[in-house]
Amino acid sequence: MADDDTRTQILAAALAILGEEDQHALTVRRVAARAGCSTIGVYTWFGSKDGLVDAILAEGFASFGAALARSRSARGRMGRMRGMATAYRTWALTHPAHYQVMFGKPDPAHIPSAEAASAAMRAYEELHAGVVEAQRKGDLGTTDVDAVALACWGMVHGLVMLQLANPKPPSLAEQADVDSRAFTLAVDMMAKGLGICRDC
Amino acid sequence: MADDDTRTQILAAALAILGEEDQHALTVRRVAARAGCSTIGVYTWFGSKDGLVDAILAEGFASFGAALARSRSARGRMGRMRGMATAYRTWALTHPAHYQVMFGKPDPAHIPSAEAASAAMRAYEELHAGVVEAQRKGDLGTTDVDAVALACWGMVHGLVMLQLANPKPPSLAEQADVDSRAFTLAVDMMAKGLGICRDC
DNA sequence: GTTATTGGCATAACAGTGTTCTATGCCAGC
DNA sequence: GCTGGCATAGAACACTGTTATGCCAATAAC
Repeated sequence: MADDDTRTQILAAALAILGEEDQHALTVRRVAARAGCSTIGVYTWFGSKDGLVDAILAEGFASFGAALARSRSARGRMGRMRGMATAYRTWALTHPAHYQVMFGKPDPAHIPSAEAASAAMRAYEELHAGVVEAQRKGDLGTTDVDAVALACWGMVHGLVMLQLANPKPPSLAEQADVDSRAFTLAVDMMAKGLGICRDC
Repeated sequence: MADDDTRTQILAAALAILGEEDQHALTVRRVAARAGCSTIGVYTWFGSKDGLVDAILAEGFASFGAALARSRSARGRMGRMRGMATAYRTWALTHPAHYQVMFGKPDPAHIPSAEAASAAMRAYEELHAGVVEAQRKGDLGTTDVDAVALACWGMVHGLVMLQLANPKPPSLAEQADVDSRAFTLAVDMMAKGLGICRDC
């Protein structure tokens, strides 16, 4: 329907702003101006700014989850671990503002919509399935699959967030590739510790 | 001097708000009201809200760095690694809003003051020194000390941020201790991967 | 064909934010 | 008592998310 036209344009404008600027640039007035309507359009079609953010979350988690899913086809346990970790990091670094909206600290008053939550759930399932698969095919050294999944998630998330927020001291910040080196090292060390790879 | 009284009270009010509430509650008007002065007090003594944030950063990194320094006295390489990781996490979980201000994504327009930057530097030096010490006393499996330090930092930071922002799916969120389990596991796996501990 | 209703939208306004202008009050030095 | 300088309060600025009001076009009802 052409009726959804305004809605589509508003969401596209919001994603475009996140693609080009910081998440702080995501204001109702700027989104509306870019979509070619007044601020009221956001409230007509999304209810509130939080409603618009929910749509952004759903869109982001769908794209993010798909990227993780593609990476699971890599060969070998180590290949899959490296593949998923790299896919996670690549998506985050390619969509920095979008990633911040998805995983940064939200306003405590904002309760995500069911749609956004289930999209996030599906993305997490990709990560979880990767860990379950690793455990089934080999020995993880532990049966606490939830903790392993969260540990891997946290490790990659932390390195990504440090790179995006960049609070590093000058001695580190001036090394252009220190983030990549730390990431490769962390994934390898974690794989070694988990028994996925004994001598990588 | 009693002249610094207002400044002290404003900073104390800001820290009190961060101790009790979310970082979003840190507004100039609320800080001023709690300090018993008008908003202009913040501008007289700190120049801007960013100036106040700089003072908060300096205070936070000093306390945070001291906590890390204390943890380095633990015995054994593994004890020190566990000790520092736990001290890091404990400080963050004890000062959640303060930690978010220190390590969350800042407004890109805000350039930290020299004082805040050097306080952050000193805190990072504690982490860095711990890694250098581990390398000197044993074999880390790599000579890239910067990457190891960043990898360890990222791992702990990521798990802390996930716990603070709590974007976890219900299946994880309802396990009260999954964050602790993942943290312990991650530190042990990392230590194993780094060759600090071969069978922990 | 005329009228009523609905729905999408713009304008303008609200309270809140960081910030600043103007004016006041206070105190030290004369 | 006066003067000068400085910390301060009150009001206002531009910005934020949000909403009450009213307009207008399309549709429904008679």
